Amino acid sequence: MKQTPKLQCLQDLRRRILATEIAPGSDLDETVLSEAYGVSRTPLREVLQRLAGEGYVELSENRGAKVASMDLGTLRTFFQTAPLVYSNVARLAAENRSPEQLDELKKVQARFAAAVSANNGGEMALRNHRFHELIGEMAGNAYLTPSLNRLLIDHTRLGQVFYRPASVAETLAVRRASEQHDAMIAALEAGESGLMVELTLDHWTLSRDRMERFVRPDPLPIDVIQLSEKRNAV
Amino acid sequence: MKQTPKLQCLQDLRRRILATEIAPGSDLDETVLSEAYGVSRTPLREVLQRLAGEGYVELSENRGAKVASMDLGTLRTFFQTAPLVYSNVARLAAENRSPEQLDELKKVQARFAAAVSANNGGEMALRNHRFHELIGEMAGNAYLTPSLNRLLIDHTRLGQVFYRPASVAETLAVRRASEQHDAMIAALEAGESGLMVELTLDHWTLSRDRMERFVRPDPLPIDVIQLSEKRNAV
DNA sequence: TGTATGCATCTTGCATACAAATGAATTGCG
DNA sequence: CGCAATTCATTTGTATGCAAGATGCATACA
Repeated sequence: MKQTPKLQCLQDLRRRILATEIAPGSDLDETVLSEAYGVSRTPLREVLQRLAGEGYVELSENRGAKVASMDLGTLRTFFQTAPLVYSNVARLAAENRSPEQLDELKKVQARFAAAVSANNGGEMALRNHRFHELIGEMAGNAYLTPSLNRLLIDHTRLGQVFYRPASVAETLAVRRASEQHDAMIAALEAGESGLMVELTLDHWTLSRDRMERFVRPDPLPIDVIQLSEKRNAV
Repeated sequence: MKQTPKLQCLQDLRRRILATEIAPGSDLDETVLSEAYGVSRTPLREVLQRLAGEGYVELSENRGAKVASMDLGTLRTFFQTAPLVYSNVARLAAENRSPEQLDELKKVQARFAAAVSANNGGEMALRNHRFHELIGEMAGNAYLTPSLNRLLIDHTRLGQVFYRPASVAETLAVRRASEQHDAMIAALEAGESGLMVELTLDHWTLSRDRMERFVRPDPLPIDVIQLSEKRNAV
């Protein structure tokens, strides 16, 4: 596998978009990027076209590329669609996975677990992304895969916000997610599609609840003085 | 809407692939195509990249583009996935369609009906394609749309085989399909998502049965002499 | 006769130069 | 002073020429 600068550019842009290192909605300047990656504008444009096809960026005529945005409509659609696609892909993956794919999945999960131990948020998000991308590959369904991958892009980008475990509860949730990954590997290996679907929905619920709690946290105390008096009154 | 040669090239290639005018698996020569459409190779390559993103063609490194193939695995996956995506898109379309979209859908259906009357198979297939593509747009789900459109590409290409009503039964089936379109428009207009899903599944069943009957026709008579004797024995 | 290797040809990939389009600032006019 | 039109700078789109890789054939050898 030779590392042509074009391929590196493609992969690096994907990574940076997933990591929200480049923010959703940002404009991408062809000249700047082509100089940064040491390729001419022609291959760079091809990279952008490809990223557009994968759902990472959006192109508009005569106005260049920008990173796919995540507005409210997108979010609503995301929460509406994810369980449907995830669960169906899960079932197919359990039915069609190859031993080689399972091996790779285990490797990725090991790296994910390592990132969890190291408490490295960005790394966790990217390994998790690859984990679920691989399950998509296992499903071997050329029609569902593009949907899944688009969902995963936004899922990972959303995750960048909360895959930075500040509180103890968050840390526990991440560990739980990692355990679910292990269980999913076992289900895939055994070809138990029903169990795999169940685990996948649990996994989704965990992730969704964390997002929800991030978006809608416990409200701040309304009357600070009263609270402070209460404390002093002990 | 200006008709730049590049856009025309894109649309014409889409049409020709859907019409199986260019067969699945065919190699596409950049030089030949660029000369044919009067554009240089650079924009032509961008067109191919885009078509690859949409699922019309497949690109491979240093070996150019070829029309997306339709092997047995693809077909199996197609029949497995279509009802899931179609029905879910149908539900969303009934919930989200705009009046403008409904107007356009009616126009397309009028043209489809006209093609049915004229017994113009190719035209029927393309109008039908656009009809269902529009329902996808109505759904307004950026995650499911790519799946739907990929399914539709293969559905239309499969249809090219049997959208040429040879027998009376086929002609009736096409009329029936057209009536179902009308019913779907009514359901969409009324926002009756449940009904829309039902109609969509009926529509799918009709189409699937026709494909099945084409692939697995009544077997030829095994013993011709015996049959002929039977007939004479009357 | 079957297989391997080197060469010729053709196709794809990339870079650069140029053309067209967009957006912003400036200038002219009401 | 405000609005509008025009010009200029920046950015995107296209063409062409050249380089690199792949395919097929011919020739030589086992």
